[in-house]
Amino acid sequence: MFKSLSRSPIFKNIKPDEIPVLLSGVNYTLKKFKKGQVIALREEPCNNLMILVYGSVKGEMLDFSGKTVKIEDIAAPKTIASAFLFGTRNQLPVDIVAKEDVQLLFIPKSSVITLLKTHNTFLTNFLDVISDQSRFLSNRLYILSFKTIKGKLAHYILSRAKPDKTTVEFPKTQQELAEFFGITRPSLARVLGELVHSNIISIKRNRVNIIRKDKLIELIR
Amino acid sequence: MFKSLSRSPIFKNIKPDEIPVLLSGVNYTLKKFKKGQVIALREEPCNNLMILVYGSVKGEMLDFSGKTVKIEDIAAPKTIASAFLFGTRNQLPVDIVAKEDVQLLFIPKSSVITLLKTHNTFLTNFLDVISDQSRFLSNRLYILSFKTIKGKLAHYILSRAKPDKTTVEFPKTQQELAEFFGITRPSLARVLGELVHSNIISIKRNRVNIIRKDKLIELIR
DNA sequence: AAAAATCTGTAACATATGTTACAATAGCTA
DNA sequence: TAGCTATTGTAACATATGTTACAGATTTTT
Repeated sequence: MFKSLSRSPIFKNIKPDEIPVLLSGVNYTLKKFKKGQVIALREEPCNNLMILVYGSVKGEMLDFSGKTVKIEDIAAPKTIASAFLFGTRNQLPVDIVAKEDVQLLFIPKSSVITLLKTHNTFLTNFLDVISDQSRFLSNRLYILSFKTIKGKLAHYILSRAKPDKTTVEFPKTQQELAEFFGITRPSLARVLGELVHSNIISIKRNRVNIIRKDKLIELIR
Repeated sequence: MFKSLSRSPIFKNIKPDEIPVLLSGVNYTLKKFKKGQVIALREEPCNNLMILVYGSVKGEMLDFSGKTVKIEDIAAPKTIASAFLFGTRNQLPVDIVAKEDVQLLFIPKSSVITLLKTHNTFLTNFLDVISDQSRFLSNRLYILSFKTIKGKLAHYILSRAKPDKTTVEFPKTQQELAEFFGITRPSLARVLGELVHSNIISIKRNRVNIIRKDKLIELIR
């Protein structure tokens, strides 16, 4: 278990055998949940740092109409809701549901504060984790801020292209990419087709070759 | 100056005369910028916590095509880019430009770490600030995840309505609201008009009255 | 009180995207 | 290799939103 945890960003640069030492000073509990079980509810005050030991969970929002919207998937050994332990309203924005059987390490907020104060590396790791989360959200917002699909795509392709390479690989299927952009799959495929026909890019399966970088740049906004 | 700073979330619960004591142990610099001046550049490593003493700044992204996109406005006495001091790539995602004459307090990252370790209240304040930032971004992302304008609006109105009140006030002009939703102003006005004509809400200037809450709920998604 | 500026409501028209459906292709498994 | 499944390409049609323009309302300034 500690070996798995040591791969977690929150225990970065902390050796597996140091972790029990670190944890010995604080209260913590280990809990298991079966696939499908609700781990925490939206709006519930968030009083524990939750670290996935194994398994994966999803964050869902239940909106006013009772439908669920998937916000994010998180897999071991990452941390859940680290950004919601603190803040003026320390509530979860989502329901947390187990996607498979999971084990979680719960550390109460007060103990987290103790750890932050006593353990240097833990402090910077924790800050790094929340900051990375913020960066992730910023990026997603930026992508969504492009009004047209062409704009989103052009930005996405350009931002993935290494400085002097002209090929880019899509790391996901069109379906997933479309979800990432907040659009439908056929719409994405259509726009890709248009870019190919205008000779701006060429595509082979999930490999994109940039033919007219200048045109791509023009498309943004 | 310390009086102004004490109103900043990052110095919450710290008395104005305690602030100089707190700062005396660390390096810090005060800098002034004229309206329009660039304070920090995107991609630049972010090595200082920046706190606005007076004035306001905007965060802008310069995209590949050279156009700017406004991401956020920040006014004194708030903190700039607190979430980008840390993280695996501690770079600013935006350019920071002065919207008016401003004065900024710069505290280098190493000093911030010292403060976090030595000053309890500062630690929790800092965590609160970055956590609130995350919450703000999550919320914005959630709003944008609704595909239709009706959906965004319905969610927005419902989420602003106090539990047993039926009126909601828009805190911004239609123009600003439209920007917040990532749509155009006339489109927003049209949808508002449609909701009024279907007798779901009534509007007087910036006051919205909810007539059929059930219908509004149906509109989400 | 008049003038100016800003904000809001609305319309006609153009366009991008969603919807649905199906065929072609690639990748996997028996 | 054959057959199955997931992925991709494409089309016709419906619809939501953007664009542009203008007039009426409201607020602010003079």
